Amino acid sequence: MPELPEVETIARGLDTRVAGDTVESVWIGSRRQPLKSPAGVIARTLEGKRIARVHRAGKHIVFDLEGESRASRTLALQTKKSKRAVLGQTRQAVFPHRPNEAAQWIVHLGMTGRMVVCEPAAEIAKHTHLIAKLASGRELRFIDPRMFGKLSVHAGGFDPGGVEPLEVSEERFIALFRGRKTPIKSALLNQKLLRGVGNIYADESLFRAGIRPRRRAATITREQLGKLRRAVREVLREAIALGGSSISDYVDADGEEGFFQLQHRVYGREGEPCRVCGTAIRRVVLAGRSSRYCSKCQK
DNA sequence: ATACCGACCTGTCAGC
DNA sequence: TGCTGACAGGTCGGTA
Repeated sequence: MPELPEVETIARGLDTRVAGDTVESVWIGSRRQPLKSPAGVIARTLEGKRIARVHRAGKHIVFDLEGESRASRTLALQTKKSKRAVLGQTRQAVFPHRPNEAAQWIVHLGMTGRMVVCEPAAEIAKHTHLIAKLASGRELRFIDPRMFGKLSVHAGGFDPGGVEPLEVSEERFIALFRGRKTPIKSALLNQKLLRGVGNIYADESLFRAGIRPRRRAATITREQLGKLRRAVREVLREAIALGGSSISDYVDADGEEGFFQLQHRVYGREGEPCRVCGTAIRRVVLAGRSSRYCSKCQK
């Protein structure tokens, strides 16, 4: 479901609604998949923590947490009790992971993940995998039918790799792609290079830059790469302004749909006429993903 | 290094 | 009405 503009929209909505709130308790379902950190570690890390801020890194939602988690408080109590036994040693030396150290909760929505803030009385949707009860009385819920989403917690700074497409300089952008033999579409989807661009926005950016998805990155001139960078930024900015693209069931944290799908020029339009030249939009499969393009406007 | 492919899952929709 | 297959916003690991 979510690429950079959708995740940005969701993260902003969550920041507005839950920043400053505190996680009181966490329920995690017993289904197998969508965890990268063990369930107990996630629950213990979240419980008792204050959500300082919610933001986005690539396609990840990042919850900045602060304060002592329940697990840390337990450790602190044990520390006091055992102080006499470890005379002369500091608490930090005994427990090197300092209880007050900031933590981050990372949510990747995969294809179908959703994060909703609701009242406890709200019906629990099918495929709800996590419920966090907040001090304000509301609940933060993670729902994901296909279970491609991932939840994890990190003690230090989370680094998803890659560079942010809305921040990358022209020189850096060109350097990322110059000389690669891979098709430019595959390179755009590679999160280790640019982070946040997915299938929709890769196709839309390539259309605006006039480049076919199969073009080898190495055959693209510096000038064309500059144009591609501007196209990527333009597409992402416009999509964020419209709240992302709602294809089937995407909604943001407030349950609102996005409207960028109305601006799509190639994605989901195979067989329909190009909005610029009228040629039928083609569909090819590249690296297992559908790619749409106009054979006249894109070379 | 780089490419393609299937796997991971459930849901929906078109076609028969 | 119900079955089957294709397809879906994403990533990962194996293999040539």
